Amino acid sequence: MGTDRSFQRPKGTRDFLPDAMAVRRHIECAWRDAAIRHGFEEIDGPTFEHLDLYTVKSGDGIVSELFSFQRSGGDVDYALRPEFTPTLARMAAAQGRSLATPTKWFAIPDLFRAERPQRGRLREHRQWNVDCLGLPGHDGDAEVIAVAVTALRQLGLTSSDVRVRINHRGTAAALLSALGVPATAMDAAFTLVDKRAKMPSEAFAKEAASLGLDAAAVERLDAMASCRLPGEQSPVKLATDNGLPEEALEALAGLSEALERRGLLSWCDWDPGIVRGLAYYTGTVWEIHDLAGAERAVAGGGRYDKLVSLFGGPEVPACGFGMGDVVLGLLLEDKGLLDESVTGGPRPDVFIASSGSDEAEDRLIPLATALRDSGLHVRHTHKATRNIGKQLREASGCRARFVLILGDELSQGQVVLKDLDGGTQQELPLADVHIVLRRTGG
RNA sequence: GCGACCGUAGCUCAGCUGGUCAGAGCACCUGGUUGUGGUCCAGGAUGUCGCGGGUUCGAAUCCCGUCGGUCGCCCCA
Repeated sequence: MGTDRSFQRPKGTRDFLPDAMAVRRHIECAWRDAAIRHGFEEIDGPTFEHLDLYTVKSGDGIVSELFSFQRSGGDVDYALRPEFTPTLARMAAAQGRSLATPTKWFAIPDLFRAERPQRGRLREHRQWNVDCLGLPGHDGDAEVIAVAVTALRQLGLTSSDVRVRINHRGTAAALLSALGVPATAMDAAFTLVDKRAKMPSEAFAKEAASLGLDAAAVERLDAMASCRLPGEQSPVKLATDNGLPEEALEALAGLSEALERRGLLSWCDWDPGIVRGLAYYTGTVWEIHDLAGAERAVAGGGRYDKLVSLFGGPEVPACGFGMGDVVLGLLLEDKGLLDESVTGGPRPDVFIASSGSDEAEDRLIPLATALRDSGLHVRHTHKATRNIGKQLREASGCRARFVLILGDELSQGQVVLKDLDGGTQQELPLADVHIVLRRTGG
């Protein structure tokens, strides 16, 4: 026997048994297809970076949320990547002036964070990152939103399952300023707006007042932070509804046109409550949530024109987003979009059953080999039984499309091909099996 | 870093005012059916009741600790 030790998987990590792995492949295929169809190219970087790469932007406070380490005997600090954006910025900066315009890249990295796991947030997860460098206008923003929506649609979600909630840092600042928020309190105001949904009104009012707003302005801020307009309506309405200057909404009006041309407005809402972390966003900010807002954000993105220069590269306009596999998986599960056709993985084209006669046994493996060489997914039992009923049961259990029975007919060069979905079967010459299976879409 | 709840068969769970308390369903295996599946019938195997300690004549049950899980808070890239 083995040792008496048992091993547990580290906290916040996952094992991917075949069902879970099939779901992961399903999601990643949708991601990759959507990005490639929009002209993005796949990249990746190292799984760990110098710790500095993360602290330079976010400060030392982030260190406690990172998995960091040193090489045994070394003195250089490393960290498992908690996000992909710094790696991307580093890679782009290293290209310097030879960076193509635009540069459209995507990646599907494994990311790590040292926090305690909770619903939708694990210590290790995969996140789809899509970035568009070099396009300053609304078309860049609209295009990356289009990529995200394309993937979600391919996974079976609709515009009544998920919403793209869009805001703009500039217009948000203008609206807050018009309400009387002083420039010095702008960051605090963003944070407050971001937290509005999770706060009781009194607490919100109290904090808003501490930003220097009078009672009337607090009420208008509350109204603004919690109002949301369907994408088909003009975002300018956000200003007129709140008694604020229309010019403040120019940026969103432009984005609205770019989204309209792509047929995306029905997926979107204008939402002044979307702020995102204060990190590096400079313009458009958006998140994708389930309609009820019951789960965490499925995706988050926006424009960050200073990013590449922050990491020592040229000043280049940039926008993009990240979408994690954990919340997305929960959402697909919630919506019943992960049935057996997904979790079961690829269906076998044919299951070969042998009656156990010497001739059938001699034919079995060479036939399986030949069919596999021709590109088919072929299975047969590994059990000792040659009971046809048991083999059919196993074939059905693994969702095979056809069963090929090697039996007494073999002496006349014939085999039986049974369609498991339809229940019909036919006898045909062994030599024709390849042709028939390929014709039926195997 | 803080808080709440939970750990019994492969899975979902019942049992929990301490005393037939080692249980059910599903899944699995065997047979009914030596060449026709997803149904049905009959039978079968399965556990350190998370781990360690304490209280007790006696602990799955009560207490403490610990590990793990879930969900919040903080944070959110």
